[in-house]
Amino acid sequence: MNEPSPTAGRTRQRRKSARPQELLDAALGLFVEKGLAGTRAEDVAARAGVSKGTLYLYYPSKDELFKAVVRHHLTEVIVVGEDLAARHTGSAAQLLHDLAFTWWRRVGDSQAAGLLVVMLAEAKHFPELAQFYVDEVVAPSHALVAKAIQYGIDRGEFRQMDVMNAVQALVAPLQFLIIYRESTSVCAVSEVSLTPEVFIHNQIELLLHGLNQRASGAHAR
Amino acid sequence: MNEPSPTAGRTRQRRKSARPQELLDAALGLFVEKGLAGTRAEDVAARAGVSKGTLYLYYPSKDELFKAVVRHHLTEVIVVGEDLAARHTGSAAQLLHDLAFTWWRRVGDSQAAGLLVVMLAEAKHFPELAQFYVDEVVAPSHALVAKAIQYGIDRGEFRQMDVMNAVQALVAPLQFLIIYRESTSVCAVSEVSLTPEVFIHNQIELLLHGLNQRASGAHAR
Amino acid sequence: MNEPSPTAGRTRQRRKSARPQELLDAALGLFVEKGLAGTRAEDVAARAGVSKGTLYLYYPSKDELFKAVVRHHLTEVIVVGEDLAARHTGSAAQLLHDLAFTWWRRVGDSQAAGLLVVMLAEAKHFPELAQFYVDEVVAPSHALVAKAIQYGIDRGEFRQMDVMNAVQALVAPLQFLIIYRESTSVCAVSEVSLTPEVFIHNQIELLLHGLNQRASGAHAR
Amino acid sequence: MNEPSPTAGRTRQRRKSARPQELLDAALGLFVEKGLAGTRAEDVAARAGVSKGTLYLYYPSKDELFKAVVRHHLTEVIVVGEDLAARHTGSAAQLLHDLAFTWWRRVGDSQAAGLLVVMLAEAKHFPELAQFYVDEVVAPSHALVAKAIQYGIDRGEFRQMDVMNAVQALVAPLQFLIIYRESTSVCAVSEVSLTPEVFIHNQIELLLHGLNQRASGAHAR
DNA sequence: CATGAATGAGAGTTCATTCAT
DNA sequence: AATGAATGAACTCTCATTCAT
Repeated sequence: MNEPSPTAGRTRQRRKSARPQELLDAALGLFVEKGLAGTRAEDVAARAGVSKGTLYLYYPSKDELFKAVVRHHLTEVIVVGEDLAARHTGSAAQLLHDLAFTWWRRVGDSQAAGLLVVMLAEAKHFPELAQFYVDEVVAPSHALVAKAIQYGIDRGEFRQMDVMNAVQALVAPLQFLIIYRESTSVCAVSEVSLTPEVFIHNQIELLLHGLNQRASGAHAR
Repeated sequence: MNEPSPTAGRTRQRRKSARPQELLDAALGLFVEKGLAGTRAEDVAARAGVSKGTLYLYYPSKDELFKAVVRHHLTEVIVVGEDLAARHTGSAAQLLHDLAFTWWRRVGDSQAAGLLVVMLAEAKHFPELAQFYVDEVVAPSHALVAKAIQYGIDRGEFRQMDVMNAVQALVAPLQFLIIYRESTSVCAVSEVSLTPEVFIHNQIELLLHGLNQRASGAHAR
Repeated sequence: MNEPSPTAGRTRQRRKSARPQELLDAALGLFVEKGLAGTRAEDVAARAGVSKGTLYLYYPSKDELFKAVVRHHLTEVIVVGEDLAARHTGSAAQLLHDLAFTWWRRVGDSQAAGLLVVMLAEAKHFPELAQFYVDEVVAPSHALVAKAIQYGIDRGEFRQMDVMNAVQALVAPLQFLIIYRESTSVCAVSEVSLTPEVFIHNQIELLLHGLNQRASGAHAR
Repeated sequence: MNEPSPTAGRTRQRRKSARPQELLDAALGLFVEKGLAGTRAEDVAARAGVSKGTLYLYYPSKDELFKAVVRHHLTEVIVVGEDLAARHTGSAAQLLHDLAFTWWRRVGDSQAAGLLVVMLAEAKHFPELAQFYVDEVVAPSHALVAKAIQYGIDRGEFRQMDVMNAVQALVAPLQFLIIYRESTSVCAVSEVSLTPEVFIHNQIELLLHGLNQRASGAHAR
């Protein structure tokens, strides 16, 4: 009676090895769109094209799913950075540039950037997750940048300075850039479209030239 | 029809006029600590020392309670700023300073600053609230700063510039400062204690002197 | 500073003796409009122009309030009928006519008629009230009509018949008429406006003439 | 995040296909017994032998559940009637008889009859539901009867008459019969057991013969 | 491995009733 | 007598998680 749909079998036995990745992608999208509390397990499963039960086959809870997303999208790029640093020879400035560029391409300029905002948002309500995030992401990435700066100091390229403060100063603008972009709705009125380039340019321009009339060749965009 | 509880009304009090303020205070604390979704109506009531039902006597829903908190803590200070601007005579620089200082004392340096992070966090899940926030807080405060800058331009104190971009550039660091402080846990490893003064100092220092050995007025990054 | 409003004192000390009546009127209106469960104690108080607490000063619960409404509007007219019957001399037909006419003017054609529908609708959910209604209204009124019929039989005016069945047969159409009028919304499509006269006329017409072409005194149903 | 109950899933069953019907049956019973507002979702679930959550798996709200009950028990029989009418050949009188008989067996003489009373009770508090009922039940059923009468007129079997009035006249007694039976408690003292047959007989007998002595072969049972 | 029906604790909201003033 | 602030039980609906198939 029922002819089996020609695509039925095919869909079902998709490579099982792809499942975790598909779930992670679906979860990333939803966590970024709706936040941690706002994402329903069923929606993740649906977006990944599997049933609710299957999700729990791979990740034992929503928390663990979120951790897996963080590991996949934020921790792994740190490992890449550590490799980069380990193999690096040459100027510390170049290393810092490479690290930032790599991070920007893989995280800052991707959907994963939204995870920063999610953590910002929900850290207080899920302290255990916040701790996990600090241990897995914040501490290692800060350590990595610190090492690069220390390397610059050690080789006489950079002046003496408080390393951790320098790390903050380097990292903070990138974070803020992302937060800003992810939350235009509540940070800026809609008419102003903020692109990263314009934003950075404005910040620097203003700090250098100030608002004053006498500012030499100034034009804040 | 509904049997009343036999233990009802033990510690009933009559403080109607104080109630709204008490509830607002309790709500601010909890919203900042636990977010919008994470705050239970009953907890707000309990912290204010009243029962769940009493909360609903004053605010018809959790959303309205939140709006009231925003109005009380964020909108009112804008009105103060508008008064300030209306009465101001003298330099635009002084006006901007006064506005920033007033805001910092009343919002930035108070518990209410946490509301910025809450909005950042939950804007996506409560679009109506996000719109309310933009209408009641973002747009008016930007307009206020814009007016101050325009005043500076008009009186020849400031150079010509795109006003809205300048607003962003002025407001952004304050926002970031707050976000940073409210979320140290997920932005920085705990050993580094970030004070506003140190943070601002570091930012400027680095932008002016850069990381380079020959701090020859260059700007790195 | 505050001049006392000239009407304030007057409003407050309205004759206290009028309170119960005002509450009863307000309650009747709301019970009929919104049903028993659908009427809120506060609304009754508000419509009567007093505070919630005052309502409970006069009636200890919503149930008792409803009972008072029933007593006032349905029981009292029965007492009037009993007086009528006690004083009646003459034909039983005339007595029945007087009873029906009195009832119709005082109940059937007034807002109180809605109470029948309320009882019909909610009797199951408030068994104690149903019992009260039977004891206070149904039984006495049926007894009254029964006595009138029995009187007719006894004096040879009416034929022998089962008295209680006759009571039903007399009472039912009146009830139905009321139900119909009170519930047009769910009994008839709106285009048909049903007036009691038209309704009765139609019923009889149809019963006498039937649907048949040859209206030969046949009685179709 | 939500700790699952440790005792969960003891007696879980898998009967998806049967569930809607079981829930509908349970809901019909409770709605008829306790009314719409008086029926708790949890009780419906319990009577169907499932948990609260399961009910919401099948019906998204109590309102929708009620609508489904109405559709299942009242609308479907109208469809049956429409089929009957479409296929009918022969006298209009026979068609009306068939329609009435079908309806009586499937609705009037079943638990579903109680829904009429429920609608009577709650139409005022749930206007949307009242509209739904009129659209889904009252209007179609009246249209169906109207068509049958018109058919009789067209084929010369019935005399000219106002069709909608005739519909009312036919439908009203059936409605009243049901209301009466469902609410014996508040319509009649309990000793009188009212059967439909007796009720109808009494009505007709009385209308035909009246109460008068001269009525020929009368016997109002 | 995969499914999805089932569970039940928990959250927001309403309202009859109480009682200090 | 009158007020109206306060109470808390009850009710609807959600969703993370389980487990029989």
